[in-house]
Amino acid sequence: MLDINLIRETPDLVRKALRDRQMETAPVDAMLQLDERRRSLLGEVESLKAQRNMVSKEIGQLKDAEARQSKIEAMRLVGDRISGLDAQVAAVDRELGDLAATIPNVPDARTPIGASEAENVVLRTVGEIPKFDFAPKAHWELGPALGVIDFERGTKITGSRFYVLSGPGARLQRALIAFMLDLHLRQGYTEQYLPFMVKAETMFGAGQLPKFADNLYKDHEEELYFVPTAEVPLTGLHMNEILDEARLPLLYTGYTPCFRREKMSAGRDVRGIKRGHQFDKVEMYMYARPEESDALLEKMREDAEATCAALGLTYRVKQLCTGDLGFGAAITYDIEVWAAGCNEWLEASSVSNVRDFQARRANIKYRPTDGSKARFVHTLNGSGLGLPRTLIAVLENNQRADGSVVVPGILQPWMGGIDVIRPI
RNA sequence: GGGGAGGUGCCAGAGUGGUUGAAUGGGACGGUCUCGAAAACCGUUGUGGGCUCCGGUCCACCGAGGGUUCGAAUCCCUCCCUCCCCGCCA
Repeated sequence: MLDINLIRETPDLVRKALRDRQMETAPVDAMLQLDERRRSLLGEVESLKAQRNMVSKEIGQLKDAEARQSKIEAMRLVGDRISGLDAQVAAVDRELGDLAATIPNVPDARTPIGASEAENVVLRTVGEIPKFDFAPKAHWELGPALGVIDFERGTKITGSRFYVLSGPGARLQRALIAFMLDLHLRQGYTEQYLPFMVKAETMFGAGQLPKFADNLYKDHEEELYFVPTAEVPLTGLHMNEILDEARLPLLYTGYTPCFRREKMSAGRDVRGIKRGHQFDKVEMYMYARPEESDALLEKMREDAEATCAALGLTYRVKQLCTGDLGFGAAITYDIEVWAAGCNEWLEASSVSNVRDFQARRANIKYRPTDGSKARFVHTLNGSGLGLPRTLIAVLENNQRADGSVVVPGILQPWMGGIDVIRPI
């Protein structure tokens, strides 16, 4: 959600932001018109209300029955006009709100301008692309051969894009989750166990509704949504709160499953576990003072990189261009891990500063230490790596000629002595 | 699931339909007093929005949303949440 003042005072800035994102600028003009209409209606209705308040007080004092009655009649008419105008204001507000909810965040000046993901910029690559003296297998072959990924039974139980992790595969994922959470604790984050279902208001606050309703699973009986990422409940955590500045920044980490209908990606990445309807993720999230959020974005990127590095994964850091930037983000780094079997880079993490965009939608402010007016916080989010893609990279990159996979040493504390997973 | 009680400001807690944006107490902040502190005393202590000659002024907000009324924290309806008792249950 953008500040209406930003649109009112610097509409060209917002128009440019929309153009850079390959979007229409018409909503800006519609909003400017509605905003003007709203203010003129408010002027009218509020002066009527002031009049009614004043006369109503007089009525309370009046002893003379006739004078009293005539004022009551007059105010009844005023009341009717107020109801009519109030309804108009409400209608304009709704339109304005609907439009505002569809306008994405203004990109940071450092976000390169580009039309699509093809114009994202690779900032650097860390590690060597592993060489094999045999043809490395993709995880959709490796997984079933090792008995750790069971595609058929996932589909049997639920449907396409669902799978079962079995035996050491399930344990490996659990080890990765525990490893990531423990690492984030050392990096200064506080662990949260969150609800996996949220109400519509929470989805709206995080920017998922109304725009991405198609991508969400919903329980229609209870009007609850399944979270598509822990970012949603982590944003909701402090919804409608005013935080003490002394508490900032707040650094959180949380593990949740994520549920996505993937309607927009129908037919893409259907092979393997790269893009399922349900996947696990460990998330990092921050509530920050505006002036420190830029620096904290770099910390979060480093923390995500540290996860890749500790697992011995080869990865690269990309800077997203305006055409590929997420709806709420002002600036985003993607971290992609190399998967030797699929022979491609997989997006495992996306680290963004959304500035006050979510804070406005979710109404999250902080009280400056000097006691001055409450200000919106900045929020940042980043995956401490999505589990399926991390799992893919770990399996594919650590495979050996005999079809076995070496488990990274750093995961040993959670693997109970399993250092190699062998074909069944 | 059944029955009962309740949601008011930072907290506690009043509030006959008519200067109640809200008594009182506590906390916090500022000040007086003091060598300093405590105590005492005085003052300040919400959010959003409109207009503004930037001094203000007006509107809205007492869990949320509707309704009744000239006028609603107060009356009515719906929903949400909390607490207590009974039942059921991982």
